[in-house]
Amino acid sequence: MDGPVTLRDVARLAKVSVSTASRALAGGLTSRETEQRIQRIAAELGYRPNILARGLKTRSSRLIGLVVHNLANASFRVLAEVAQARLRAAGYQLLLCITADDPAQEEEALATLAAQAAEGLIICPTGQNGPRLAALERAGTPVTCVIRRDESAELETILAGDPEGAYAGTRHLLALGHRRIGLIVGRAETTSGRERLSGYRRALEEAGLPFDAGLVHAGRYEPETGLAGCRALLDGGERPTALFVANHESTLGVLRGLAERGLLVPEHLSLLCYEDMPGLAWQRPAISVVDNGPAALAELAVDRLLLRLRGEASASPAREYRIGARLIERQSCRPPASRTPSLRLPAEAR
Amino acid sequence: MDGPVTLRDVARLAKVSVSTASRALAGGLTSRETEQRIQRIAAELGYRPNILARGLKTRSSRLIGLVVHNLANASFRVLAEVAQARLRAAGYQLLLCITADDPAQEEEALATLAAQAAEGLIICPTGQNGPRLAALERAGTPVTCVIRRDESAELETILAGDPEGAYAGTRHLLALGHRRIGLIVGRAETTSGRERLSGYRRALEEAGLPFDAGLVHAGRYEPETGLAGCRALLDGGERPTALFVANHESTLGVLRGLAERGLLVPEHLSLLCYEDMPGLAWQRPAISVVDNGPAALAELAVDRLLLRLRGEASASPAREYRIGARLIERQSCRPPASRTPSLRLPAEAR
DNA sequence: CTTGCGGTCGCAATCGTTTGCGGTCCAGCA
DNA sequence: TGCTGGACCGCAAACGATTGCGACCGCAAG
Repeated sequence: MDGPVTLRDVARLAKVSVSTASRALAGGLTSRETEQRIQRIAAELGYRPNILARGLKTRSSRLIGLVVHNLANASFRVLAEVAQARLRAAGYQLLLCITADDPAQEEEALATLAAQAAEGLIICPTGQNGPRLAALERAGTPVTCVIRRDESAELETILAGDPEGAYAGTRHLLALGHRRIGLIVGRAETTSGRERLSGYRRALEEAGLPFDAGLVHAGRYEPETGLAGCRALLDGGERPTALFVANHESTLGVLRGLAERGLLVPEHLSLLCYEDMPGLAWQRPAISVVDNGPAALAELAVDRLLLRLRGEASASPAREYRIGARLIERQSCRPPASRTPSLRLPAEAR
Repeated sequence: MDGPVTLRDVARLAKVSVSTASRALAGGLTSRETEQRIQRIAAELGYRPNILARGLKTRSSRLIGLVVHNLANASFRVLAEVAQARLRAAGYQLLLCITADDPAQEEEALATLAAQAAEGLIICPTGQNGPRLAALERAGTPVTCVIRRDESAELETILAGDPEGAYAGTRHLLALGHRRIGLIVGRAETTSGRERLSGYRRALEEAGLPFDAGLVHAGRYEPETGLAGCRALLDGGERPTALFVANHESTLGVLRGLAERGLLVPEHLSLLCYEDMPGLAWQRPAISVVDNGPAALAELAVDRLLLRLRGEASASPAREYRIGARLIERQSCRPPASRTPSLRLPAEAR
């Protein structure tokens, strides 16, 4: 009983060679009876193959890297939870790397993941290490990007349905009669920031409303942005009747900003947020959101990765997928209090 | 340029044997000049040692398992983030396992971690797999438990300062003049649930106040518990003047419960929570909390684990550590509105 | 000149597993 | 009985690194 039991031990006890034992455990390569006998013995001994030795030989580590910016963001958190569960069920383990959206940290993470012989990668890229990711992909390590696109490389990518989501959200507010809709959004460097802004603009255009840059406040994904956005958007001249907050980090700041100004939701101002998280449903009033579906996104990312790991994916490279967003109406939006007549919207376009 | 560059490639280019190359890279085992020359060549080639091969020989995988119940809880989330950063800096990678507080999933996670030859473990145990953890420890894999104690095994454990934290929190409310303090707390099966309750009781006893079981509502770590707690504690006869909510999941439910009843914090009711999280500071009013210091807890867990991995830890087995909790006063607590005179508290005891 | 010694380096074994290749054995058929 | 073929199984070589041991070299001391 010294250390873990190896294949040699199993073979010795079964009075066969190591290779036979190996084949018996693999299955189908020996006679029925020896196969069953050896499997029984292995089970009795509690044999567990040494993954390092196997990996050395077969160049497989059963390790998948997950590279995200943080775990505070609900989308990343859900991604990690779902990916972990699904991959474990498929016999893989998850190596967690956190980059803080910093290209240098991302590069280091990629290097160590390569050294660890990770077999696949799910990553929300910073956008600065595209070549490196492409190299991994060429070297046979499937890489699936999520949430953000890396413009500098052609990689399979799974994005949220941000243009449609922001469009649907804006449209919802328009349909309620709002005409001045403030937007607090992520910066244009990010895929989501750009796309959510574009969805907002498209909905406005369709409704025949002019785009007013003074109604848009862009900033980082943090509560302070929401607070600053409140100041910029609410303390000016003509105040918007609705606020569309396009990420949940900023939402916290907005809630405080509104409270500080004594503004009630939805009586004085309608509030719609992007990205659902537990806190929002529990607010009073419960905040309506555009749910970007992080769980579905994670599921698809894992599905695609597993398919490619098994070599079953179609040869078509670098497809891009979208996860549909959907509006969850709760209690934070209602028609504006003012005399503005309800807007007649044109039929939905695509 | 086929596949990754191995030690052989380096050695060949440097015109030395593989063993010399290995020693040169390890450092201090060859002459100064060859050492530098080979290290230069290795760098130029972009050599990265194959961790699997190294691990096979040295029985080290540079992998640390992190086993937690989920990532939604702020303490677990911070634990994961901090552990990831610290361990990566120390040359380790983090294998993430999520158990949902389910002993069966925990057991499976432990089995796969053992197979992956994880070198160490940071785990928040369910309490049902103590023997297995002890076996790992005996087999030379250091195990550090966090947040919860596993009663069925003697393991190094790092706990939050829950008895003191709950004591300090309750005392704070008492000092403000509250006498009827409602407590919403985790169930007694959990270390933290038990200990926070005990801290609360001790503070009450010291103040000479009777313990009233009708003021305590215990439940799972989820928002619904807070909502139910509101119903149980606020809709009864004599209403408490302060609420101490001993976990942040329940806090969400409490906030809604208070809003539904039209109760203002802190005007009608003081509110104190346990475990800080971003949302609480951004509430209006900002919620006072007892911060259980998850970052410090994670730091210590990593420190202890690294020490033991390097074999530098003292031989004394199964020490238990506590992370001091501290009160963060924000704006959700004030003296009760009623005529209750301020309470003269006895000097703080331990 | 020989011997001893410290400093370098190469040989080869080793970690545990997989796998190509060849050998053995037996059944079946002529 | 002899031959063929297929089913099983064992030998040994990998995978890429680490490491004990011994060979070799040069230099100083005897």
